[in-house]
Amino acid sequence: MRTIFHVDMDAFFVSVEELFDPSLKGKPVVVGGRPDARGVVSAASYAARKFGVHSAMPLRTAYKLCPQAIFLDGHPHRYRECSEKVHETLLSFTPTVEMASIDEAYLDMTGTERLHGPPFLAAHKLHERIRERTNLNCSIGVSTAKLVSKVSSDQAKPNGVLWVLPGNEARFLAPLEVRRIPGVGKVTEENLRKLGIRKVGDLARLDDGFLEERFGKWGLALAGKSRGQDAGGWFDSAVGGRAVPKSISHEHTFGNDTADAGTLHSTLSRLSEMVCRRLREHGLWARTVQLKLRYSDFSTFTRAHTLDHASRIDTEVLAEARNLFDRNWTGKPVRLLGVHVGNFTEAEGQMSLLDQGSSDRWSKALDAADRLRDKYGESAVGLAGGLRGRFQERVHENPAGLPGKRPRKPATS
DNA sequence: TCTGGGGTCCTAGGACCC
DNA sequence: TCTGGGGTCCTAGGACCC
Repeated sequence: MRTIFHVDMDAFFVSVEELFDPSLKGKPVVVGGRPDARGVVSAASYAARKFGVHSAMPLRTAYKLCPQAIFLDGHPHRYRECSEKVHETLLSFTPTVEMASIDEAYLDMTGTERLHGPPFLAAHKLHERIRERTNLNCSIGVSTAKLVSKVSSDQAKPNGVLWVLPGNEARFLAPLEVRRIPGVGKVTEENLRKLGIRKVGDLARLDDGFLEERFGKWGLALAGKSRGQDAGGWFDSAVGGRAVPKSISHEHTFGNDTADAGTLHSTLSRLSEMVCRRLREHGLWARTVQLKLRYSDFSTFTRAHTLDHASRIDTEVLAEARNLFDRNWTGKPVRLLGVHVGNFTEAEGQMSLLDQGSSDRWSKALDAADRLRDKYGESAVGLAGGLRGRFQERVHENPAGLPGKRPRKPATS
C-alpha cells in the first residue's frame, strides 16, 4: 500500500506576483497580458474568479467580465525561481519527488511514518513548511494513488489538506463530475454525456469491454481511473523524475495577422534559433522538423520532414522550416507560426566527414553565441534573417540557408 | 468568447519491407 | 501477380494538461 501526496500551489502565478507587489493582495488580478491583447488568461486571483474569470479565457473576455481587474504580463523567470524553491522544500522533506509541472508535484511518502508520523499529520507539516519557506499557499491531496491524490488536492483548494482513507478511493470519486478526472476534457465529457454518463460513479459501474470498444485504449484506462487506479494514460504509476523531453517547440502569434514575407521569414529564423538553443542546452539532436501555420480563420496546418541525420544547427533547422513554409504557405495572412522538433537522438548519427567538420565548427560557434545570449540577453546574437527582422533592414542573405564549407561566425550586433 | 505557448499521448493511413 | 499479414517508420491531426 503506497502513500502518495499531490502538492498543488494555489493560484501560483498570481501569488508569486503578490510576493513582488503585496498591494495586489485581495484584489482581482489577471496574469496573461494587456486586457486588449491577443491572448488568454494564464492565472486569475480568487477575487477575479468571483466575476467568472478563469484561466484559458481570452483576455478580452476577462476584461468584459471584470474591467476593474489589474492585468499583468507574466514573469516566467519569477515563476521558475519560485518553483525551484518549492522543489527544494519538497526535497528537504522526502527524496522521492516528481515535479509534474511548474506548480505541482507528487511525493511518494510510503514508509515515512517513523520520520513524519501518519499521513495526515505529515501533510500538515509539509503544508506548514512550504508556507514558511516560500510564503506561498498550496493544497495537498493524500491517498494511495497519484490520480486520487490529484483529485483530492483539487477538492482541498484553497489552502487545504485532504486525505482519502485507503479503501475509500472509489467512494470518494463516485459523486464527482467525470470532468474532474484528469484527462477528461470538454470532448470526452460531451461524448460520455451522450451515453448518459455524468458522474464518475456512472463510469465505474460500466463494463470495461464496453468502454474499450467505445473509446479504445484510453477507455480502458478511464475505467481504471473511475475506480481510483493509476494504470494507463496520463498516469504512470511510479513517482519519479521527468525524463528528457520528447519534443521542443516555439511558436508566435502575431499581434496582427501578416502576409509580409520578410516578417514571416525572420520570425521563422528567430523560432528556429530558439528551438536549436534549447536542443543544445539539453544535449539533444533532432531528426524531425515540423512547421505550424495558422491563418486568420484559425485553420491550422502542420507539415513535417524527417532529416537523414539529426541536427541542432540553427541554419539547418531553419532551412528545413523555410522549405516547408515556402512549399505550403498559401500567401494568405498568417496568425501564428511555429517551429517544432522531435525524434531526438543523443548524437548526430550518419554524416560524412566533410559535413562533420563543418558541423563541429558550427556547434562551437553556436555555443559561443549561447554564452553571449546568457550574458547580454536574448537579442544580443542572431542569424542574419532574425536580425533583419529586428532592425527592419536588408542584410546579405545566404541563399540556401546552409552552413557552407567555410564556417561563418554568426553575426553579432 | 474571438481563441497563448509549452508540452504529452493517441489514432490512423500510407509507404515499405519481409 | 490477381494476393496476405505483420512490423516499423513517417506524417497529420486532435484531445488534453498547466
